Order: sequence, then C-alpha cells, then structure tokens
Amino acid sequence: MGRRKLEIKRIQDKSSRLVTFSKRRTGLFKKARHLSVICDVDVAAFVISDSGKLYEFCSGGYNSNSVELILSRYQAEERTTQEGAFEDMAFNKSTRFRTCKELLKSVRRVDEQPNEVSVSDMTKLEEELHAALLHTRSKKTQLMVERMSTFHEQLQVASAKKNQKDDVDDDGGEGLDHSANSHSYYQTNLYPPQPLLTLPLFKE
Amino acid sequence: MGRRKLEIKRIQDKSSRLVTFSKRRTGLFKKARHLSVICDVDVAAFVISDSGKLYEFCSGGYNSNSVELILSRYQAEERTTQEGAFEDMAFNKSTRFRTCKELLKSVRRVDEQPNEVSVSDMTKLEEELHAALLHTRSKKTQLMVERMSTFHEQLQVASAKKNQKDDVDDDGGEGLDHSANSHSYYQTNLYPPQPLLTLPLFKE
DNA sequence: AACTATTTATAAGA
DNA sequence: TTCTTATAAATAGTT
Repeated sequence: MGRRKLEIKRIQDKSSRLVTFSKRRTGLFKKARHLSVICDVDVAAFVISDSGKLYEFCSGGYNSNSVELILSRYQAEERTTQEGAFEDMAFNKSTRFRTCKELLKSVRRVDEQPNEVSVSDMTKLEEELHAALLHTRSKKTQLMVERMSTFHEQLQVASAKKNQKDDVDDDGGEGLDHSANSHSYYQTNLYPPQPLLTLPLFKE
Repeated sequence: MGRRKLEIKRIQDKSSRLVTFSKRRTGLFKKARHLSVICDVDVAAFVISDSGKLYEFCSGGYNSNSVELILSRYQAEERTTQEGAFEDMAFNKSTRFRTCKELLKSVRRVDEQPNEVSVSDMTKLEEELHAALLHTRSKKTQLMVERMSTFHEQLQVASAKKNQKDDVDDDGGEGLDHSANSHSYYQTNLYPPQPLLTLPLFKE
C-alpha cells in the first residue's frame, strides 16, 4: 500500500528501513488500539528496534497494570503448554546450547536467509564476535582475580597477581587487560583505552 | 476500509463483533509479521478475547524463546523506568552500544547480575563466543569464495582460490576452513569434522 | 468462507 | 522530519 508493491523482506537501505519502521510501528499500534476498542478485548504489542529501544502498546493505558496482566496470562499459558513437551525437555537438557541461545538467535537470520547475507555482514558479525570474545576473556580474568582476592584477603593478593599473569599468558596476548597494569584490577571499573575490535559488552 | 466508515468504538452486535475480531486479529498479526521482517526487528503481540482465549504472535517463531526474550526486555525496561533513574536516560542515549545490539542482549544478564556470575560462566561464554567467531570467520570465507565464483564464472575460479588463500592467511590459522581443502568450497554444504569449540551456528 | 466497494495504510517523492 | 499523493492492502457489509 504505497507507490509500489513492497516485497516482504528486509529493506536493505538503512534510511528507508528506519522511515518504514517508524511508519509501520505507528500503524501497528494504531491497529492494535482499534482492535481493542472495536472488539472490546485486551491487546498488547511490543517492538524492539534494531538499536534495542523498546516500544510498546497496551490496551489498558499507562496507569493500569494491563501489561502485567496480559503477560501473566501468557506466562500461565506457557507453563501449561510446556508440561506436555517431552522432547523439548530433552532439548533443554542438552548443555551445549543453553547459554548459547541468544547468540544463536543473533545469527539465525544469517542461516535462514543465506542469499541475503553479504560478505560485509559476515565481516561485521565476525568482528563483533571477536570483540565479544575479547571482552569476555578480559572479564573472566578480571573476575578470577577479584574473586581470589576476595576469598583470601591480604596475603592472597600476591597469589592473585600470579594467577592473573598465568591467565594473561593463556590469552595469547589478546585480552583487554593487557594494556592495564595489575593494579587496575583492584581500583576502579574503568577500562583502559581500547585500540581495536573492542565493544562495551559490560557496563562497568 | 470497508463498505462504510467504521467508528472506533465497541461494536454492539455480538455476531459482527466476533467476525470483526477474527478479521482484525489476523490483520494485526500479519502487520506485526511484516514489520518484523521488513524492518528486521523483534515484535510480539498478544490478544485476549472476550472469552479469555489468548492469541499471540512473536517474530521469533515457535521453536525460539523470542517471547521470553522480548518479555524479559520489557520487564527490564519496567524496572529501569520505575527507578526514575536519570542516569539510565543518559545511558540509553549513548551510542556506545549501537553495533553491539544482539550480542549485548546475549550477555546483558551477565552485566545485570555481576554477583551471580561465576568464573566458569565466563569461561563458558568465552568458549562459545570463540566458537561463534570461528564459524563466522569460516562462513565469511566460504561466502566470499562462493560469491566470487558466482560473479565471475569459469576463469574467476582461479581468482577466487587466490582470495580464499588470502583470507585464510588473515585468519591467523584459526578458521574452520583450514582443515578442509580448497575444493570443499565448491562442493557441498558439509563442514569438515570439527574438533573443539564448534557450535552449529549455521544449519548447513 | 468469498466477494467487492470503500476506507485505511503507506512507499516514494518533495 | 513532515507533508503529499498515488497505490497497495485491509476490511465492512453483503452473499
């Protein structure tokens, strides 16, 4: 419903995609509101933008707890449904993907629409995963050191420094911590200035 | 959009209301699906009928945990909003996380509950990110080679092989492709048998 | 469920 | 962003 028929597939051009996102999001919420009024039913809609911003509509209005009601209704439904699925249980038991879930979702689109994936998409994903790896590695090291110093107090600080060094060696020279001296672990939450491929996966 | 203009108010006649409910509910979910595909965003919608039946749409499909993701995202938002935190506003404005998006989501829990994160959690996450990186890198190489051979046909096969080699060099000896010979790019979608740290991020 | 006359949403352009 | 407008899409009432 526009000047030309639009295929139902991801809009490549970022600018048009953003404009369309704004228009269609508005349209969706309008439809949701009309449905709720005309048919006198509860409706909730959530949209999470590319950049992570959450947009929501709920038929109850702002001051009501309608969203919670609708969600609890959904979650009750979920519980009932899940009791039946044995195979899903087995899947959930598998430990390989449990913490992978989110990550898998991030790249699922790549898998589902292989013909729409560009080399630059993959390059970007590669970089992001690499950055995430660096941060995770760094965080792990930091955590190990912090925990140890917590557990053993004074004398163990020396021990912690040793362990930190060991881990740094394991990291093969790529961890974020490497540009900081060992004191930084015990000081602030500031990361040292980062060169390449680093993303602020962790707030602190 | 019908034979006559409809006021946005509750339809009195029960029969027409039910018919309209069915039509518009379908329409709403269709709009939601289009929005999610065209703009590449997460969308969830819930409708609870007069009789209490729950209808839902979620962009992730049935086998995914997308609904939970979206809901947890909403609930996180709720928490933040209720705190009335000004600093969080500043945090949201910050462009620091733009390219991190989904990945950030994946590890947000780690960030939000730092005291509940164990070293082994971080180690596992590190391993998974590493695995994802290897797969992405491998996929990138595969894609580059495939695209090139598609674009240039016969003579360019040689050129493609050269580029593949260049990429392998760039990968620093870690890419998945290294255990396969160069012919595999042009054959099936089978990955070579994988040793460690590999996750089936991509179906094929 | 189908069928259309109309209304509504929106893609592209300004 | 915002508005305009040509067109596509949704749907109210009808069969």
